[in-house]
Amino acid sequence: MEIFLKTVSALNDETRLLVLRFLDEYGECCVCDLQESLHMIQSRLSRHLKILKEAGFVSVERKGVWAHYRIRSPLDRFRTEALQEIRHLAIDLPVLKKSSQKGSCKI
Amino acid sequence: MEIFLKTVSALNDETRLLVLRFLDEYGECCVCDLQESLHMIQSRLSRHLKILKEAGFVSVERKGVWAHYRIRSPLDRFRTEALQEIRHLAIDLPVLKKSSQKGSCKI
DNA sequence: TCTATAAATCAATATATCTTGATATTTATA
DNA sequence: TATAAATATCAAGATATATTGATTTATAGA
Repeated sequence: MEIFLKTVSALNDETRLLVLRFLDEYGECCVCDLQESLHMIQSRLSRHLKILKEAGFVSVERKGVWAHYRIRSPLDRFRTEALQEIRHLAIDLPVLKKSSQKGSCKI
Repeated sequence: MEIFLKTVSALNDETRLLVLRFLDEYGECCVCDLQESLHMIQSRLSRHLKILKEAGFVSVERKGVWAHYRIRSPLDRFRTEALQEIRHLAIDLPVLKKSSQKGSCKI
């Protein structure tokens, strides 16, 4: 019960749906790239990534100072279906801005 | 986006999961049966049924003074998967109490 | 039309969640 | 070890959602 509620609770926020959709579209991203691309302040993004992680939607890998987030794989059936739904939402997806292109945050 | 958020938002509440599971198990019920069986006051139950209805999970049919709720059929893919998940949750399902057995609310 | 019952809605309060800015932690490097 | 950059966490206020009791609406029958 708790896990299911955590899962749907994670889906119940426009910001997190955008983050999920973005990671789904562009693949692994570090937090600073997400910050820049999605125009979110750091604490806000960090919070939502934590919620998505604890709900089993994303995984993190530390690479030096950077934290790289990606859609977790494999996803179970329900989360896969959820992601599939999110793919079809009318989300205005921002372009990916790589901080790496400005000299920092090289993946 | 709005519809998806409404859908997951409806799932994001322990009370509504119980109601869904209950209707899934016992089939069509009128509000007073749900009230008695689930030990919920009327306004609370009514509110949650409305949310479930507007999220596409249940349908209502008025029969005289009684409103009969049931799991909507057919459900789309995502809602079907959600219901499937709910079936496997560790929910302590109360027994169905038919008010009809006490002379009122005959289905 | 009056009354009673079932259900829906409303208003007030309580609880949870989101956002922001400030602070703390982690890691790499001088 | 001192500093800087990336990320995580915390505290406070704002917003949303849930619960309850009171009120309203809808329907059936006297």
